[in-house]
Amino acid sequence: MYQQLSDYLKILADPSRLEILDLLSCDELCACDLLAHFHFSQPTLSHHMKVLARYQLVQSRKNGTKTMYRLNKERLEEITSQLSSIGAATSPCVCDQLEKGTCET
Amino acid sequence: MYQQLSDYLKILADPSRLEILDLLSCDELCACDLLAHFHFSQPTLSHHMKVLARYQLVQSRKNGTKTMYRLNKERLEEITSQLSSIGAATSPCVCDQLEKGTCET
DNA sequence: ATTATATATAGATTATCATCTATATATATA
DNA sequence: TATATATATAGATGATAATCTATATATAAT
Repeated sequence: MYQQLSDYLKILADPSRLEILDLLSCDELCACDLLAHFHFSQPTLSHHMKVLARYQLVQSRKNGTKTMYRLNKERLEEITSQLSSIGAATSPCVCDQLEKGTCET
Repeated sequence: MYQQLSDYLKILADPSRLEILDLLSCDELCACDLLAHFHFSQPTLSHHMKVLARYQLVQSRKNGTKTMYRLNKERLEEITSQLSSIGAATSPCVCDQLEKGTCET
């Protein structure tokens, strides 16, 4: 569970990928439009999009030679919601399983 | 801006650190109580706590030989809030700066 | 059919980081 | 003061990942 959330956060923990998602928050865009916005190479963008798609943060469709990408807002919300719950004292807290004072309080 | 959020997410993108924060969401705990819950070494915990403290995700105070840690919920909420805004079509979206159709639509 | 455009894949490189062992420091107790 | 407990630091190592160049693939247009 922590592993899974951590995996998602790893995907998001890259400034370029965050910016890609932000760009897609307005509109569906093709890879070439995204590429024009950045300074890295085309294979690098392709790699980022593959990673984002594998974790379903974006969805893609083919349109001629172009690949159109759109943000999967639900998935992003899912992640932020899980992250919020980490800080909440309720539910997924494992404090009860924790034996406090083992090192003497 | 994306760089800064990405830095925070990098800190959170570790299952052990997520679990540490979750443990601290209930209560203030000392390092030794936390350590008892994990399988990694004491220096590894010390390293994690240092990282979390550097980014102000936890706050620490000395109590005798012990170091007590507590979760900084405000900081965590700040991060989740920033992450949410990535998916929002409004405000910090850079779509306007993006010249669409440079690769011909 | 050939050429141009858009994207994907392969393989290499460099940097970062989670973890370890060994050791140091600091406090409390006997 | 000597010893035990709690934590921190130093340095090394192995794994992961962001990026690159070179190349392949697939579609559109001439």
